[in-house]
Amino acid sequence: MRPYGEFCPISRAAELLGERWTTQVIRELFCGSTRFSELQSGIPGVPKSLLTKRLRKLEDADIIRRNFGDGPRKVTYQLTQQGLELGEVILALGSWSQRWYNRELTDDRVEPSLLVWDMRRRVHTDRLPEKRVVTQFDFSGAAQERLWLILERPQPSACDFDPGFDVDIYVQADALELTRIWMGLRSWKAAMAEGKLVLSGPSELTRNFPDWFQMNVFASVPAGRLTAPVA
Amino acid sequence: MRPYGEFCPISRAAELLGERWTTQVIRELFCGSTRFSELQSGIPGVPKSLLTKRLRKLEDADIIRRNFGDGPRKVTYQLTQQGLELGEVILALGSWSQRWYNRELTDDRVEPSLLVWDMRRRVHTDRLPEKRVVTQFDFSGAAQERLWLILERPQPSACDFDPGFDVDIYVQADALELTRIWMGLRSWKAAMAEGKLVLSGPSELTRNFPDWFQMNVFASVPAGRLTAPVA
DNA sequence: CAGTATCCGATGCGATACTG
DNA sequence: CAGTATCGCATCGGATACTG
Repeated sequence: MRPYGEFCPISRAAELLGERWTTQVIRELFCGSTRFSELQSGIPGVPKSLLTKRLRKLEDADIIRRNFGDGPRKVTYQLTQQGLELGEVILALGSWSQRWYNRELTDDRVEPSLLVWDMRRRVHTDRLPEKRVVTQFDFSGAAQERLWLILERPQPSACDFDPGFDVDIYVQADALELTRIWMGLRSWKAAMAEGKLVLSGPSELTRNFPDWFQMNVFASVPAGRLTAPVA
Repeated sequence: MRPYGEFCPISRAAELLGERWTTQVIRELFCGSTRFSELQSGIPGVPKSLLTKRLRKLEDADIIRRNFGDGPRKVTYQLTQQGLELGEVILALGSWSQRWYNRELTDDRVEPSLLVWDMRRRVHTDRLPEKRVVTQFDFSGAAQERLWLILERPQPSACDFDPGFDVDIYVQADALELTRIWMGLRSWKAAMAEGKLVLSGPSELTRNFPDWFQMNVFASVPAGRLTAPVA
């Protein structure tokens, strides 16, 4: 990106964050991803050549640190102190967006794989039953897809291929609708009452399913109200 | 910009702010500019076709409001409630940048016209002498330029051509050095002691000159310290 | 898995000219 | 002053192929 040539620190930061995918990289690291492959899962559509480029640039700026673990394929990334502080600002931007800007979700912003990936990292593992629960999502609507979530301790996992286990819970849902629930724009109850979300399986599992998750990090942000510009 | 296709509000906001000049437009409005021409002055280098385009987009998003005053050339822009809240986030981004990212100023980010423009709006008008003070800046260093600042009430003004008034104060300075002072990275005293900044004119004026300004909005942000990544 | 290297195309940008 | 319209070019991005 061509520099703005301004001394203003906002412009300088804009040169960094204005490059495609950069904010998402920081978001993903802030939300707990550490591996290259995790970043790819959390940022659907990013070409790996660009992901590499962004990671190098953030590293040069001391916003992230690359750790070379012992052995190959042990590289991990983490935010530095200043990276964490930048993450806070980006989170504030997300809260603003959730509050004012991104109230309406539409089909073209629904991404089932990202949804399940985000659900995976927001599982209350301590609330899960002892025995592993295999969940299969059958998404309807514009974004059709079949995905699986293996709910087990210590670490749940998501996959986009049949893991081979017997399925305990089937989630049939309009992808848009489940995304709305996930983002706090709708309740599980309402969606189920309207038949846009159907949970099948043993009732002692399906009954508790919604409580196993804490919603998306922005789900609790209240809506803003339309107001006249301040005088 | 091609949408990211993500439901995450951060990505949505990034689509908006990732477009060139958008953050600067919001910054300028947040700092008090209201007219198209003021925006142009405060955002050196922005083509007006793009400035128009960004303003329309921000208007569509209800982030700014365009007011059609009575008569032509009376259009003004102002941030809406949500625009102001976005401005706060962008200011936080600037503070992060000032604290961690933008510590080193270099010649290629010095812009004398922007410097004087920013000084203009940070004048303590109540501290000015009764009589108008005309200041002429003779910038040396990489960014050579001659500019004027008319210090008067109620509203000081800046210009890039000789206003024709008798000059009261001459400021001869390395543009980079004065920018550093302005951003809180250096003191008036030190610069003058090193001869990188020379004020000429009646001593009762030059003596008080530095006190007529409050520095740039980020000048008071303390530097961050280099630290190891948090464990 | 975690990258690197290369290349082509789209498009965002900036320059210029025009207007009420 | 405050825009609108047009247009060519550079560059960024994304796809693909290759690697240890």
